[in-house]
Amino acid sequence: MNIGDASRLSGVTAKMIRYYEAVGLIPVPLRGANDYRHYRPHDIHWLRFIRGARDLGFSLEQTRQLILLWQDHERSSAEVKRIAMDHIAELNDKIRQLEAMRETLVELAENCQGDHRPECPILRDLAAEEMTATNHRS
Amino acid sequence: MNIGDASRLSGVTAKMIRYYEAVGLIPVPLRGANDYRHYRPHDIHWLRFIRGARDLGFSLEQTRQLILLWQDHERSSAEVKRIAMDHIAELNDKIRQLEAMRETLVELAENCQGDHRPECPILRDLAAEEMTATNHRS
DNA sequence: CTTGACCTTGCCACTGCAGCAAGGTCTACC
DNA sequence: GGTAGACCTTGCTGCAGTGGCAAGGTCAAG
Repeated sequence: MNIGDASRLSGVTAKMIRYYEAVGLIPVPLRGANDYRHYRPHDIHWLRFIRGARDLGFSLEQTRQLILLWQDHERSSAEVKRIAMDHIAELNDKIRQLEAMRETLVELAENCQGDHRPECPILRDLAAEEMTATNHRS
Repeated sequence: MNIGDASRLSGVTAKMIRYYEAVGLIPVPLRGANDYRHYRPHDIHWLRFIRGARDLGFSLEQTRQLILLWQDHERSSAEVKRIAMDHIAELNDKIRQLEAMRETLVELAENCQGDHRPECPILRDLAAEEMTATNHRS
């Protein structure tokens, strides 16, 4: 199985497969006489695992930890859960930030006529001295 | 007023002020004999506007558009509102994606004992053949 | 023998910054 | 006059996670 087949079967682009290899997220694959990377079903499984973790929004670093635990049959589920709970907290933070932005923006947009005239509370608010409540820089 | 003062007054780091200048988001400031950038109250206003837009999650490109409209006294509020509505839609998309991840993850975590034993539905799910429902790659 | 579909490596671009280096300058104090 | 330290200058590197492009090697079919 070459990289193209592995890509199709795993749903990870060839580019990303090479990248994951370069950053040590997947084991270095065997090479054929033509120097092509050679993958086996086991590797597809590995790639799908990564894809699943990425789809859940885990960073590459978190994914790396999850792989280590996945491979370690002596692991404790508590460790896995901790990573997951940390990530849930991150997701909650981000969601709250985005929601705060949305709320502010929706309010401003509701008061904007959206017609041919220049008057607009959105620009007025941005040009105001005080800061907004969002503060996602903190 | 030097860049440090402008930074303190606007809440934008000196680094970022130079960056915004480099990418053409703010006008090139005058320079003193010592080659230091020189800012006036008007520039502080400009920087605060940018900060406000960024705090609401607008991209630099969107911010650039907003600045153009802000400066244009012939603008129509409809144009401003369109940018804002587009951004609200982007925020909603992102929020939905993050929420979907969170829901999946919460479910998995709830079924994980989180003890010393290795059995864990999180890893089991990631290792499963099928894909998750999140699909934030689409 | 050519076409074209695949593979290889490597480097650049993007967003939105942060950090670090190596220098110039200004202010204040001794 | 000298020196300390706070400021300014430019420019380079890095980060995540890709996408894109270039310039080449390879393989199978026609």
